[in-house]
Amino acid sequence: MSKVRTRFAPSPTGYMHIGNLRTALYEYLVAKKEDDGVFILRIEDTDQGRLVEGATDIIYDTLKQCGLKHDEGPDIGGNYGPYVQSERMKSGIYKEYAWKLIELGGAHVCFCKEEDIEEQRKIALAKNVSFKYDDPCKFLSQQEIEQRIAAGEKYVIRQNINPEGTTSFDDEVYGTITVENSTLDESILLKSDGFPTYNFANVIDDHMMEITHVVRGNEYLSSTPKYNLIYEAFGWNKPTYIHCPPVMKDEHQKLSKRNGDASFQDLVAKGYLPQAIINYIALLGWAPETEQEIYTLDELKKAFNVKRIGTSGAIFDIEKLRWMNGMYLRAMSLEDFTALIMPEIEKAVKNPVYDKQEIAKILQPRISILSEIPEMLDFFDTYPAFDNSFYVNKKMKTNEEIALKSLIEARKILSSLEDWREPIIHDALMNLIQQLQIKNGQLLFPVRIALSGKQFTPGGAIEIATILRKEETLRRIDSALKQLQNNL
RNA sequence: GGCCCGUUGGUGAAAUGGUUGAACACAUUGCCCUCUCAAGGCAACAUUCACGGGUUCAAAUCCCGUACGGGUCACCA
Repeated sequence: MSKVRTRFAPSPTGYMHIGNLRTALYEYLVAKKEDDGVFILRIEDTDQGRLVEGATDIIYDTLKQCGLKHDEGPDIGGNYGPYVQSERMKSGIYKEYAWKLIELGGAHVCFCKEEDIEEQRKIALAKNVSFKYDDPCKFLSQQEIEQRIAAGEKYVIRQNINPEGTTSFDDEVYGTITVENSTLDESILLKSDGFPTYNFANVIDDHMMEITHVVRGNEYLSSTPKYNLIYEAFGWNKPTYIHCPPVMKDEHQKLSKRNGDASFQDLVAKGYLPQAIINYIALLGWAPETEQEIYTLDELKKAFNVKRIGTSGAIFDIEKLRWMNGMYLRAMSLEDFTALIMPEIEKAVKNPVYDKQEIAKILQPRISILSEIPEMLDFFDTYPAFDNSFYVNKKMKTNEEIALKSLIEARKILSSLEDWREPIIHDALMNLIQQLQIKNGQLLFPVRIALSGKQFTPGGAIEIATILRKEETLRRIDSALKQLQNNL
């Protein structure tokens, strides 16, 4: 049994979209499930028109952030290079193999004009009739071909498909698929600019790089028989195919860059953790054997099993990602969490007096994504205007009158405190509650409202008071008292 | 339109002919906890597996048909 070798072969055309990332993940997992499996990165840049500058770096960054470390690739080399198709082309391999395929009867030279074929296709499409190009160049004499090429005429190399019989292949996910050869198009393998098409480069590269498992989206399901015909013409071994169901945005549309759907970069910018994203997308289209849902990459390597990849499209549910991201955030040690969100806190809270460590502590159980932070902390720097109706809470048994009394009492105690630390504040207020023989909420709820000016806050009255420090706490209580007195 | 693929709840999904009167998770709703909001705990939530036939003692699971959805039919990948 030879080593498992898989490859992630993206085109450098922009941000990394989620479906693509999931394919990379599965490719990585298929390889790394084995101790000696090899995961390869190959850049497919044969469409020179679609190249986007910097896109290759995005690919490297994404893989790195996700921990999908490749063993061979353009940046780290390997024994099967080069790993960029445009560089591979320089050695002339695609042309060489294309001509070899012609010799073997698997392809032919074609001089047809692109526009002419396009014309025919449009007519067929308009009539809603199936279109298959019947290439007259198939019957050109060897001599004529040579003459026309020598004369500098542009040509492409097109696959030959015998319309007799059927072609089958086994897919690990979808099972055996059989098609009539007569329904297969004779597609272009080598473009007139000398670059190979995906259809051809893929087969050549996968063979030369000794790829054992081809993992890709199921949009390739219908062209796979054509690739197999090429393998057969060359007499090469075919890889194991693993076609994955699409990642959908909703019932009808795939998740895609074109629709402006969130890319990996967008999600990270919104405050989702790469590990959480990886974990979540692993579950889109694949189901573990156990009920476990939270997985580290290492755990995924062990648990992953191609046989449990599904066949129907899975809708990307940002709500569940959000939940999972929260799980990751809460599972972190306070130190790690604090380090992670400190930049966000510093952006949201400028006043240097406030203890950012304490703020991190109250935030940890309350946020799901990092972008929620600013809105939660806005009341620290700016004491918002608020309505006295905030004090009314049926469950807490509070209203404006009770709030007024509570705030007066709380202010007295708090202003007498020399030492401003959480346990001290806590004991002082709790003693006061005992003395007054009231419910916790009747004192603490109004204090929290007075200190924050908000109905909902991260942390309770005592935690907020601790962070605000004595001076600001008293200032806000005074302000709140004045507002209450004026209105009563 | 031809060909290929798919169809279990709002979402991800389990189940691979019989302890299923369909797991588990997200979301939702309710309760508990509680100084708010969260977090945490508990509970509710598909008389039913797109629909119609068939096979079988027994079907979400096998077969056929229908409907609907997706993919593909590029000198894009």
